[in-house]
Amino acid sequence: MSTSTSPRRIGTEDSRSRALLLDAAEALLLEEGYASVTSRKVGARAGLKPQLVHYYFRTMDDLFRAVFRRRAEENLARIERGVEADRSLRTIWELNSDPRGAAFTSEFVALANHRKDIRDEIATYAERYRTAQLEAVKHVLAAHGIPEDRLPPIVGLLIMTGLSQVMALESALGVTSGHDTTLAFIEQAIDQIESSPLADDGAGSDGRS
Amino acid sequence: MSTSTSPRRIGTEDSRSRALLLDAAEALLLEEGYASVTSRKVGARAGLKPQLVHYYFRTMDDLFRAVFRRRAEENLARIERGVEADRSLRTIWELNSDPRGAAFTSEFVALANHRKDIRDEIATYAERYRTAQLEAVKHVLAAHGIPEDRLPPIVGLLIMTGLSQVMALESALGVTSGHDTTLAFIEQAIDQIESSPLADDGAGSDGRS
DNA sequence: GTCTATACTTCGATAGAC
DNA sequence: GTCTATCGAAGTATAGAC
Repeated sequence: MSTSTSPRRIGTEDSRSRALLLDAAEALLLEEGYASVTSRKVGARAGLKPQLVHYYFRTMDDLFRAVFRRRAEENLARIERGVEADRSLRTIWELNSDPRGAAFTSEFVALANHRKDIRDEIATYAERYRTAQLEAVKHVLAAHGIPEDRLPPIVGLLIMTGLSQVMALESALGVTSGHDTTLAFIEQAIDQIESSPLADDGAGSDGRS
Repeated sequence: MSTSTSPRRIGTEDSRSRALLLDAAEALLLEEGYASVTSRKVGARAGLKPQLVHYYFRTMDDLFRAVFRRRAEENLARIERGVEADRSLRTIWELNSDPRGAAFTSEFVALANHRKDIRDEIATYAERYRTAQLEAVKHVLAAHGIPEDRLPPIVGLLIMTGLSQVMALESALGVTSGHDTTLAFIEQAIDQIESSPLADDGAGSDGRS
């Protein structure tokens, strides 16, 4: 079977060359976009022959998936650890605001547009990512007495995700007007929620809904 | 001398072939991503020779910019018209929620990552887009008596932009859990704001928050 | 003004040498 | 198990024919 679907080929998982190629591919992806991640450029950047890409990763798609998976797995672990250690909206906000993650994401989203295998890979991680964060948001909002119909946890999470994403994206374009105002507003909103009494009425400024 | 900057070429602006190439490029971009927009594929899709791409658009970058500009100009006009005719948050929300626009945007954002000319082009439109919408949001919030420190217009706009973008992006991946809840929430929030008494109306509204 | 013939570069991928 | 020699297809772009 291994010989039927793959007539030749091999490449061990813990090879030094393999790691170099992964690093090179990731760097190229972030710096120049996925269109620049070619076997030749990756090889050159890694100081290796381009053909090695096809030895360690059969196709370029395999390479992309490996690059994505490696970083996604790490990010997911970071989220899960952060959220476990400190269930706060601020932590979630900060984890989502990492600009490096934003560039990474936007490249892969574009890639996912026309490569089904990659789309599936990303979708899987997106779900896991979402689940981990949603759990924490639910916990925080409940603990601070904010009822679901006032602010459904998924809505709060999507607002934070959307805001950090759109600001990261605009920053990359050099468009940043209003970002500081928005940042201040969100942080204040988070403070307000998280400084409210635990498991008590939300109280304060606004009772209507 | 007289033809010093353009040693050869130039195709006219109103050529039929030129329009066919633009259409083909845009379709390819949306369907398969920017990496699939090659002179050969664009030519084939337009039913023309690939070399014509370089006749009507000197480089591939020029082609991308033309594709972007055509659609961006149209979208901008749509926004400005919509916003002029009906200054409401709902209109802005709906204009931003067009899924076609989202796919278009995400491709170009990825492209902008490593092509400066395109980045500049997008940034310019992003600013104009932002300005037009912000004006309307300011107007609506002020009219309904919502003070800046309660919800700064730019924050409201970025929240709407971020939400519609993140949901469009997730939909493309096939991840849609929580979207209906969020959609309902936002629409309800918009209704709530827009059904509040008008500040400039005869009625004595002091714009409570 | 419009399009074709063609150059030359780079691509992904495989077969086979160590 | 690791890497090199090499292929055919596809990429952008130009020079020149109609």
